[in-house]
Amino acid sequence: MAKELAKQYDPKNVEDRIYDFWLKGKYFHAKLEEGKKTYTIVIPPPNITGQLHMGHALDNTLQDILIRWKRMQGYDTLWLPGTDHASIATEAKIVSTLKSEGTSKEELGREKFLERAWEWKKEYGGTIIKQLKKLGSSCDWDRERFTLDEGCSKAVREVFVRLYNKGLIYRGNRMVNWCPYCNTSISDAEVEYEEKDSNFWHLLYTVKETGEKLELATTRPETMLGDTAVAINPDDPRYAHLHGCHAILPLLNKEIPIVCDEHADMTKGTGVVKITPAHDPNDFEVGKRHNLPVVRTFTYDGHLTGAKEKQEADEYIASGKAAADEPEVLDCGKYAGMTTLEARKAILADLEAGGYIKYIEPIKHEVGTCYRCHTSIEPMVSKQWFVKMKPLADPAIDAVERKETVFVPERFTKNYLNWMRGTRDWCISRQLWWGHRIPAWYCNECGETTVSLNDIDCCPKCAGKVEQDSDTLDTWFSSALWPFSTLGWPDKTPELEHYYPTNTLVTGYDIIGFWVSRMIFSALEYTGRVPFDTVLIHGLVRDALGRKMSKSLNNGIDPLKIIDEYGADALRLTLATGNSPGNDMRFSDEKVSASRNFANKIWNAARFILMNIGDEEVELDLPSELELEDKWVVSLYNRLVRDVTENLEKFELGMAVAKLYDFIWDIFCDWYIELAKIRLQKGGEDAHNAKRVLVYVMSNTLKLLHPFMPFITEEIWLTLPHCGESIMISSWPVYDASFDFSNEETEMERIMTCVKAIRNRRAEMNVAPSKKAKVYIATAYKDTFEKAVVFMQRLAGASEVAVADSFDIEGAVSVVTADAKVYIPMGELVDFEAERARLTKELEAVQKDLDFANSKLSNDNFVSKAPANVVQAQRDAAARCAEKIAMLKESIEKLG
RNA sequence: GGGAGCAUAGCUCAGCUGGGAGAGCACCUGCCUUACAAGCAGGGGGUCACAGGUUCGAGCCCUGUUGUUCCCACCA
Repeated sequence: MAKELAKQYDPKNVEDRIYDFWLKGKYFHAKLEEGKKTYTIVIPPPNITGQLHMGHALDNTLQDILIRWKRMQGYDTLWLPGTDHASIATEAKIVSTLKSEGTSKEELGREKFLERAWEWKKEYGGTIIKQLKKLGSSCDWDRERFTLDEGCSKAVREVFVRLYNKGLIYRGNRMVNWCPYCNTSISDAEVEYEEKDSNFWHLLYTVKETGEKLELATTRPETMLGDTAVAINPDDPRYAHLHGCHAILPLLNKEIPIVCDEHADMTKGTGVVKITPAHDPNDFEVGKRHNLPVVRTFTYDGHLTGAKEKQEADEYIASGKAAADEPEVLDCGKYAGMTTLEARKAILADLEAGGYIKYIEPIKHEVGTCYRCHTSIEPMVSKQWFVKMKPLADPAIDAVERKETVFVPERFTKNYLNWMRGTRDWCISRQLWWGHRIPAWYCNECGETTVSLNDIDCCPKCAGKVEQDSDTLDTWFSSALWPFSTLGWPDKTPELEHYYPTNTLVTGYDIIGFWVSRMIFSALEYTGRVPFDTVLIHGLVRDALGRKMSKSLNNGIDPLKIIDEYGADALRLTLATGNSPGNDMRFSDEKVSASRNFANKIWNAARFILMNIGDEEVELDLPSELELEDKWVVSLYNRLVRDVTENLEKFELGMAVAKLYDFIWDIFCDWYIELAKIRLQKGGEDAHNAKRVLVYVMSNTLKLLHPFMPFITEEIWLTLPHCGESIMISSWPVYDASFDFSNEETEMERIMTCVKAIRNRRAEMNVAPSKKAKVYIATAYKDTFEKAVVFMQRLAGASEVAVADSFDIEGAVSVVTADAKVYIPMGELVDFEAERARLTKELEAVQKDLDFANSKLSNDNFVSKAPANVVQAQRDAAARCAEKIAMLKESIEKLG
């Protein structure tokens, strides 16, 4: 801070410089200190494709607040940063780049493609890290990790092999969600449902044995070629005569069985359902129960299968290498090669022509879509790798029920438990190249599958040639290991020993299922412990109109732009303020501007103090002689220390910062600095003591504020008299019972009430602030108000002040508080009629208060049942009202 | 279909285990009182969604209703 301070705080002159200063000091670096309590946070790794958005800004602001606070409290803190390789998103980006270059990933080949991907990562993967630094994040950058780096990859392979050997990872033909656009399977968690307009097509299938027409409805007529049965409910009397009969599949003229299955719901539609085991999850289950053939009619990129696909499948099955449940493939003939949408049209046209459509019923339908590209997903039978969930989910449910990990706010526990209880086996293979390749090798000779920690060249069984599975793992498979893989697991590193389990995980409620739950069951399985004790959940940052920020709406607000315009501290304050855990918040420029104004307020308070200090040496502790106002402000500061600390402990960050805001602005600036000016102007010992209190309260309050607004607090703290290198490694203030001055607080409140009442009166009467007047204070608290004479002069426009038990003054304006009656003779300004009206109105108001208090006190139930302190408070209130009424009556009488 | 959140000043939101409602912004009035006009002083503005209930006492607890947002679910 230069000697001559600018009137306005300019973050641009401060933030980058301070951040470099912190980096040089290595203050972010976790030092593995023996015997110290640790506090650890692992960052939710942002995607390397990502740009910092408001969600990141909120998430990381909260983490930085916690980590800075704990660091100041003396914990050995580690905030471990890193990024996620984001398989689908990154691969999509590279693929589209290749496309614009006129080539494709297939043309390039796997190896070259991966080279490109790593190049891309090198060039752009660091962007978001730089942006996090702009925000002030105090991560231990020396320990930055990447989900695809050597250590994380080692952990991934270790886990895969362990689970496989335990029988918890298996490969099989199962119903998966296939995204035809991304060209890969995705997990259940990655499917989002969107309501779309659609139809029920009511079709007629003929029963072979009876010739009757069986009506059934479908939303996906294009799958009918793969029908291998029609189901009816075994208890449905309407169709009892059809048990054991067959239906003729239209267009193909194929005979398929009519099976009895509970899946057919008698209450829905006609109670008849077509069964397409290869392309519908329910039908797949029905098919298994009745041993129905599984006939695939779609290719994996969303077209109908033809002769080529059929031949490939037939050969594969004939080779003997295929599993017993390998699906058949149909040559769809004239429909082959069509997209599913084209096929729908063509098939419907043919059904129509053949008279197979009874009618069409328009409906709204929840359609599964890919969470990345929002293409409608195709349920499809496909050979994939799965994690068996039940054995992993059960301990993860127990641990949370035993509160080994708690969710803040608590209601998200339910969210988690529901997810965990309902989860089905996790499809972990992806038909992508960018990611952890599945460590499974298949023998070309004997068909043996080998899963291995180390790459292998030949089959351990027959020494034949092997080929590695070409698929990669779901991105979330590696992020599930993040809290321990980043600390060195499976090796027993000092970091793992020291910092694991971690403490707080900060994230949005939108990825509890994707990520939080998977970290919990993974950690329990591999480390035997929960990965963190607390999950702090925050909501979404929405735009000013309450809409989700999204690319399609183009309503995203760029945090970097906000930082550029208002400063990182202002952005952080905005995000921390009024943000109660788990609730969404709206973001608007007005809010940031209010935060910026607060930063400026602090800046100017510091400027004022520094201006007064000049070259004077000011001690860092409080003087032994404290004046009334000193004790008052110290007492309030001390309570602030306690409250803010308590709020932080309960993760009530918004409440903590609100209290700091109020104290700094309303108490310290608006009152204490104004009062201190009196002594500062006097000079000498008085002034010096005032400076000591100013410095003490200011620099300690800055410490409390530092986690929220790190840059400006550091800049000012270093400029004020201080001890130590940096505020961020200074010690967090501690509540001190000897700083409780409740008598002085009460005295100051009496004085402040009186000052406010006088100001109010003067404002109502339009008295110019420059016009001073003598003030007579009649009060039972003479000692208090005698101490306040100079305050009245400074703050209440008093020229002289007289204090006595009572005065006999006529023709004056009177101001009545519960503690004092003030006369201000302002002859020509007094309008007696208006004065009487005003006093009468006030009297009525106080009388109403008194009546209210009395009505409570006369209620026996209240007096006997309410707690004593509450009853006493009512008595006190009644007494105050009575005093005030007496004084008001006297004033009115005096007016004549 | 199941579950959850929200409903408080014109706007955005606080309000901890129940003791006569707060902030920021906006609005109105007066001030360049030399730390700050990104400021100071003062002011107006609320049937705490609705209806019941528990209680001496309800914004807060219980039940129901309405509106709204979100999550989960295979509704052919």
